[in-house]
Amino acid sequence: MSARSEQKQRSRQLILESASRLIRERGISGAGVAEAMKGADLTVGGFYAHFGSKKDLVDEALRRTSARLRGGLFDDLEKEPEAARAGIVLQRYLAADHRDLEALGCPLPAVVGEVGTTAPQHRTVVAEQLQRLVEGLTRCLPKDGILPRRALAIGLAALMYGGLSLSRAVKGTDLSDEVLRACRALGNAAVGASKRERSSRSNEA
Amino acid sequence: MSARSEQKQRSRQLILESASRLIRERGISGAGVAEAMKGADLTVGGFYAHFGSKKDLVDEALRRTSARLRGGLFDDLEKEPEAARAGIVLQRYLAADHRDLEALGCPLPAVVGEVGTTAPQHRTVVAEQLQRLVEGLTRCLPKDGILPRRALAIGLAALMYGGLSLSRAVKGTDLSDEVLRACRALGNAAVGASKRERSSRSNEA
DNA sequence: TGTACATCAGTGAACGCGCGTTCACTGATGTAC
DNA sequence: TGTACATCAGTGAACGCGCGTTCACTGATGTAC
Repeated sequence: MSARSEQKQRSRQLILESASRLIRERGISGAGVAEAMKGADLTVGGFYAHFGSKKDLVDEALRRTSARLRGGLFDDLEKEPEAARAGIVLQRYLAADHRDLEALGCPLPAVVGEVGTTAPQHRTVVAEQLQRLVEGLTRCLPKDGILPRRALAIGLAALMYGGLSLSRAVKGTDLSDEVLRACRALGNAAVGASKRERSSRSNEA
Repeated sequence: MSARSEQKQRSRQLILESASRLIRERGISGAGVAEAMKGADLTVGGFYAHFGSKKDLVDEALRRTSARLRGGLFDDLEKEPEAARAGIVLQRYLAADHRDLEALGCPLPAVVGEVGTTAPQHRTVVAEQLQRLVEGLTRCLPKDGILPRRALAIGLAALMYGGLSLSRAVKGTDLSDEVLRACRALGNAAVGASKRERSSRSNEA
């Protein structure tokens, strides 16, 4: 590969990283093409040599940030006892740090509302990435819950996304930390209570 | 009151209703002042005779739509057995109709993401209204859960908001209905399992 | 190795568009006598 | 009751601004001989 095209690839990566940060901090409509280029030390005009449209940039940034989120969320779980895994994931996602470091975390809080209202063109990517998150969660769950593992995984995904989003929306108020705590507790109760329920049933039998 | 000021009040209400629809359909930044006025059969220029700024309009619309949401959500619950109330609320909120009729439902899915990113000026109103929703939910819960009622109520609020938002974001895919079902199931399990848990504990004692 | 030409990543100004807000104006309603 | 004037809800054009996208251009890199 020529030095020129290597340089181009490097620029492309810088644009993607810059856009990934911006999108998570300001949402899709708040992430301007000019500013994304500036974050990569480039000027607006060159953008269309790298991406066909802003939509393409956003889709690719969402795939990338979602993959990295899953990487962090499900990292190092094999060495933990199966019963503790879901709790660790909840702890990692519904954390004050995750709430406060918007630019580094999950892209869902910044984009889901827009995708539901004014940005339906990103529906497919969001559905794909949500599906993958759910699959990852499913693998963290014990097999003996009251709810089927997939249903519980979907519910936990909604609880995690919803809790983090609400916590950010009311950031600075007492409610903000309270939301994180309550969602972790509800998540743990749902995962844990299922097992206890099963054992209490076998006690009854 | 003069006929003129009565007419002005009527216009104000029409603007608020139009804006309330628009905000829920397109979010804060998607709800333009000009279009909100058009929906009330008025023109842009007259707007500032009714509201000090777009912010004031949005805040008042959010208070109004949140109050109406609570009205519908908690209506007619007294005549239901206490143990069934939370389930009914979950059923009402996490419904396909609620997902599909954006203009009539909960304002949170359309605005929470923006408030967390580019519209922090609406944080106070959102915190207030979320607080009231949580209080309403708390009153629907039995007193004997594993989680304190308030924690469970907050978790359920996050689950409801999160589930509805995700369901809308992936609308049209199979996941969309699945999210609603799974979140209802998780909510019911959390409310119900708590009670069973308590009774299984007393069985053990 | 040196020269002439082609390529193309990136620049910077311009485009059309929609936004929130301002403002001079209109004309029906309200008030004073 | 009638007339003259004041008020003010609503109009419609204009403002400055930021957006995504386009385009003529530049100059360093790559290719052909």
